Amino acid sequence: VERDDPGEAVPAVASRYARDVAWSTRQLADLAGTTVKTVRHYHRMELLALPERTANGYKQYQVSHLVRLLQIRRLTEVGLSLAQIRELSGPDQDPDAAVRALDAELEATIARLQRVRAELAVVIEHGVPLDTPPAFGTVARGLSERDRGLLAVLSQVLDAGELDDVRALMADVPDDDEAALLFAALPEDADDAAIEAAAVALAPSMRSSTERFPWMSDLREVAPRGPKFAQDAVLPAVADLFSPAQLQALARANEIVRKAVAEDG
Amino acid sequence: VERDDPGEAVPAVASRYARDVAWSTRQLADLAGTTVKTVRHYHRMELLALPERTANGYKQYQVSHLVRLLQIRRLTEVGLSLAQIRELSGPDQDPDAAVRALDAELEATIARLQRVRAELAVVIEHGVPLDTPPAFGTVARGLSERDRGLLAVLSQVLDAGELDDVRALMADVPDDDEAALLFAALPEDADDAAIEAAAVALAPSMRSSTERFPWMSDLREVAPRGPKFAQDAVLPAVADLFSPAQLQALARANEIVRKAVAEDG
DNA sequence: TTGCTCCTCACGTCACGTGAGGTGGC
DNA sequence: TTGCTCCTCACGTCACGTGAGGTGGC
Repeated sequence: VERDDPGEAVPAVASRYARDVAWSTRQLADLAGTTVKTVRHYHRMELLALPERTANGYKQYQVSHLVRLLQIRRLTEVGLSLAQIRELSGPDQDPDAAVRALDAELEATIARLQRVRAELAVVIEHGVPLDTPPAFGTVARGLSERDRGLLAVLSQVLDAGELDDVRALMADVPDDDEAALLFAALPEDADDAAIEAAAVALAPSMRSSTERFPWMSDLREVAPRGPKFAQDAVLPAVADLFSPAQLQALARANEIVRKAVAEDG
Repeated sequence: VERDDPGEAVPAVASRYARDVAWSTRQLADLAGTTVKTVRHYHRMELLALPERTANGYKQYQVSHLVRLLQIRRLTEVGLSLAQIRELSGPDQDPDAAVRALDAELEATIARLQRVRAELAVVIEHGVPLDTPPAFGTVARGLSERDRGLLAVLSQVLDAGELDDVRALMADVPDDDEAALLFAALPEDADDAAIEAAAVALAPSMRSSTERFPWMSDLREVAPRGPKFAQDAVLPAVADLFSPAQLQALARANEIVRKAVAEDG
């Protein structure tokens, strides 16, 4: 196509323009802002009619193909699948309902992505690992992989409200909490005296915790997916993530608390 | 696993709990809130280590598998691909940079989806077809498929600013505009007199349009993808979407406008 | 002749899902 | 015995992309 007299407006030129343009696949793809692979894909999917061919087999696209291709591109951009686009040409369903369904889908997707972004912001702000369970993003700094593993399991078992109680407790424990340090440092082969010392140290905060959040005395009762599910998940996780000495210390501290509560009550 | 004394807290139970639980694939999947197919997929992708087996070949998962599975799930939920998750275990790159890249991606995706939602809102409000080019959603009501095809091609060729000029012109044309109706009704075999009549009727608004938006006298000059691209796309589209009689009327109206402008100037 | 374009066909990608065909446990 | 679960393997899905292998046009 030669450039015409620049003083001449488009309609004047168009009236003399060859009616049957013949675009190649590449030209068609360029005009529509897409790729030749995409054009061929739409042929295979029978979304786009095959054009005439030249003697050597080259495809010759017309304006109708460009318009259809642009239509398909537009519909995929708003979120329709190719199958849905094919159906649109068929028995005409309520187009308004289709649009509303699309919109609702987009709304849900956006909400989900925004939640993820909020979680990423917490991850950045508090410098915690990316795989930190979202409920503990603000308090997980400095936790070991094992601790985070336990929190991940807990996150599967408890509701948001209970998870927030756990988070609140964790936020109240200072980094240099003596009982926590003693517990964490308990060696695998700790003797009974060491275990007892850790338990005694742990007991007071354990007592105040269960007084503040009574559900913590048996989390099976508040597990939304059922007590069996909670027990099957949390017991092994706790048993696996703490050493036997630590588990003994926990059990012993628990005993101390129960005795103390019974005496005070 | 039997339900233990309900008065006993979790740590106490855990200390007596068998250290090596053995979950089946289904149990593991349930605990992680996913499917057995997903678990097996992660094995094939070598993201999740294969557990021990029983004599009959059944897999026996441990807590470590659950924790790893939860980690993978968490990372896919924030948008990492499985390949990226595998890389995370490898040479540790800057994790903060990875998070920021993820966040930027999410931000762009959300922005795109919100643009689409805004376009859908226009589609619903103005009752136009879903494939209407977004720039013309507010004025495309009642347009023929051919007209919308032309607008789709134009949308590929012009910038947002020029498209908005076109939209503004269309908004100003009342539904019962005489010249427009005359032009639209021009029969295929219209005689010269009918064509001339349509041209004369069109001329005034055509003149005021080019005076208001001078670029319209030759849109090749403002086409962001170049004059050749604009001409190759728009000329055939115009030539194809209007009848020869209509094209003649457009060309003639253009001539009238040019003559009038020359006389007045 | 050279480089560029066009064509078809088969297979790859991504994160799984589906289904076949067979075995083990209660 | 019946129904339920487990296993592997191969192929399907979605919207294309990649690459091979070959031909045509300037």
